[in-house]
Amino acid sequence: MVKLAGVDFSAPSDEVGRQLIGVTLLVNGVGGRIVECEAYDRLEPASHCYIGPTARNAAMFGLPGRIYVYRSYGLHWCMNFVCREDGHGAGVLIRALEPTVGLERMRERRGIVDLHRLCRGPGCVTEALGVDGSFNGLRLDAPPVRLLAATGDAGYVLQAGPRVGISKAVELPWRFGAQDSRFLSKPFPKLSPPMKSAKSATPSKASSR
DNA sequence: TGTATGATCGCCT
DNA sequence: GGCGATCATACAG
Repeated sequence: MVKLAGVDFSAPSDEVGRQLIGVTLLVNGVGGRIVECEAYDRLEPASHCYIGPTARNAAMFGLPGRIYVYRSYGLHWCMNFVCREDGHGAGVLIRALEPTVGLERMRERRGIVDLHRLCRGPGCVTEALGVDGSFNGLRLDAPPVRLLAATGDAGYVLQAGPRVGISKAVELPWRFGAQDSRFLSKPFPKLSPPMKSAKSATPSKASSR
């Protein structure tokens, strides 16, 4: 059992994802509250782990409570927290923070002043916190990284929905967030309508990309 | 050695 | 809502 800041990182990633909302992440004393994240697991095809261990995803098959960082679209860094025991291959992608500490430092790094856009999106989070490939494999409970437990009266409602930007396993509601937070990378879909698929009604071209 | 493909972002219309 | 930037990774040849 690997428990940090009240989160059990040896649990399955979707469970860890729920627990992470409200937790504060700091890197070199700069960061904020996690308001959005996504779970990934070796057993579902949207995960980097689905293909098995490789040089890139090795950290995800390593110890829980560590960081897995990868380059996305050749441009951005994305940060995951590794979950599960026994090198199962699972993690939680950090998608958005509510900035609380080191605002000016983050504004410098991002080159913008708008608080709501500082850490909105996985690539923005890493840029604002100064996280890059050298953070791959680092512990979450040792400098320069710090995790602070969520406070009891956080005042948010946990919400789940489909993950963003993936083409496989889209049915899994493994995106988690603080409902109606103004710091989300995008709003969660409305619940009630059974998500009509206006696009797929026209099977003209099955796969364009 | 060559090629297809993104767990994205920000600017464009 | 569309699209280009830009490159590590994986895999086929």
